[in-house]
Amino acid sequence: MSTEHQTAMTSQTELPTRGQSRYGWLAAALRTRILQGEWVPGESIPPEAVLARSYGVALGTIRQALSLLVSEALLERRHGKGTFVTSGLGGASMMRFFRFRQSGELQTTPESRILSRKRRLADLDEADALGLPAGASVLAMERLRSIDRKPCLLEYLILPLPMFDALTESDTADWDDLLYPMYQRVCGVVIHHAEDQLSFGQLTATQGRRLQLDKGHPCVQVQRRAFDLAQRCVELRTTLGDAFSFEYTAQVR
Amino acid sequence: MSTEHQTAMTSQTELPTRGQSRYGWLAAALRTRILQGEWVPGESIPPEAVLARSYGVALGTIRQALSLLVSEALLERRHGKGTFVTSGLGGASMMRFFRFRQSGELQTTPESRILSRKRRLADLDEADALGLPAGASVLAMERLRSIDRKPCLLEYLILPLPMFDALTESDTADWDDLLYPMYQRVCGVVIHHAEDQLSFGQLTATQGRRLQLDKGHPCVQVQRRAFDLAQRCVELRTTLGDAFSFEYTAQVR
DNA sequence: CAGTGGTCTAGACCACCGC
DNA sequence: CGGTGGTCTAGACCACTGG
Repeated sequence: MSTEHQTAMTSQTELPTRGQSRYGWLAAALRTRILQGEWVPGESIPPEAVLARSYGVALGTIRQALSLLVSEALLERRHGKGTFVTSGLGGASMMRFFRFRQSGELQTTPESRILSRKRRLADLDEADALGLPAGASVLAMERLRSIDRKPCLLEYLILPLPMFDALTESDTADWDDLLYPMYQRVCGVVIHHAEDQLSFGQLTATQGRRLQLDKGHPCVQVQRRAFDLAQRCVELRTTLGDAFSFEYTAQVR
Repeated sequence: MSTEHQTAMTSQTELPTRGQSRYGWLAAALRTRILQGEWVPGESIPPEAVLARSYGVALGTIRQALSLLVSEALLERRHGKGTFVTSGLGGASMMRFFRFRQSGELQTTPESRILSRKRRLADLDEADALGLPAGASVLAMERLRSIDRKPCLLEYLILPLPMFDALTESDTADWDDLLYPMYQRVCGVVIHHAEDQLSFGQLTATQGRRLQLDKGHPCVQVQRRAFDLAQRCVELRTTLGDAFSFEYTAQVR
């Protein structure tokens, strides 16, 4: 850990006199330090005044750099407390796409059960999406999510190995209902953002059985690619749910 | 502090010494002037230096106020040219929700045809959504959108009167394929943003006929509420399209 | 070229937080 | 209380746009 007061810029690549703005350069420098793990997710980075002094720039300039990283969701500011490295997505719940009626009132996290888990070779699409070499191994899982004991979502997950090795052996009955916080705790992987692609389809007989619906029942399919802080895709997920429970709101700006 | 010689030249309401920040107050003042039409959408407001002098604040402060309005999409900055009042949404195309195969390659704007148009009283939901008094009049229309002569989207539109009076008489065959720019040109209404609510359903016999699909065919329904610069809801729209053509990408941050 | 927004500085003071 | 980020100032100079 170290608060070595090296005169920061010395070993650095030089401040930019051309091309990029100074705060852009500073943002890049800080981004690198964050991705290299110099500061742990959830912890604070040095105060603005310290950074400004160590880089030899004015306060306003370092603040502009930090603002960039905040808008990238790499940092969060807390007035009076400090500037913190993001701890990533919490639930990123699929529930935002569906409205399942519950006995209770408000949205709760569905219970989660792993139906199957096996190690296998990635197919071409998976390897491509995950940026893996041909013939790489992945962990493939099937997961059922339920509310009040009633199945509502069926998921297929693909995780790259060895990054998620820690999940290949542990008892799935002990797993959390939310995966992303568990990824971080168990594997040190922070999910920073994700991209969901929605489409419409119909359940196969097997899928119908899992969800207690008929074969051919209309369903909404959500194909998610989730990324870590370094923008690497580290999870593929396909989620199926009853189309008649689908309800999603999008803003147009 | 504030040995400051405040006093913005005009009859403004006093600079805030309480509660709000200076730039927040300035943003509100400018927002009001924009909504009152002091500057026309698409035109530029006075330069930052002029605004700063006229309000008796530093450049950085006025810039912070302008940044707020930019983030609200009320203003757009253009380096070297000026700061402009937004001209609102252009297409806001429903095509972002659907993938219809076309003879050509790229996304073009579908041709548009008005199937019916009539003036009637708003029902309770409509009046509520549009902020109209009970018994107010609206313009109700049915609209079919096609690509390469093939119907793909069926829309039901509700517009408040007398705001859209200018659309009650003109020949619908002369209308543009994009409504929002026409709203602005013909009625002076700028569409600033919208909220789309997606759900799943099945076509009625009549809807199926319009879209050349079977009764009961799966469809995606988009219910849109569109707002003007003053955040008033000024259009209700329900769009139906083939569920098998549905494809939408959402970002999770 | 003159006029615009964009970057940067070196300060000052304010508002919030936790001890 | 000391330490943090947030606001604000009054300048200087840079970079882009258009005539």
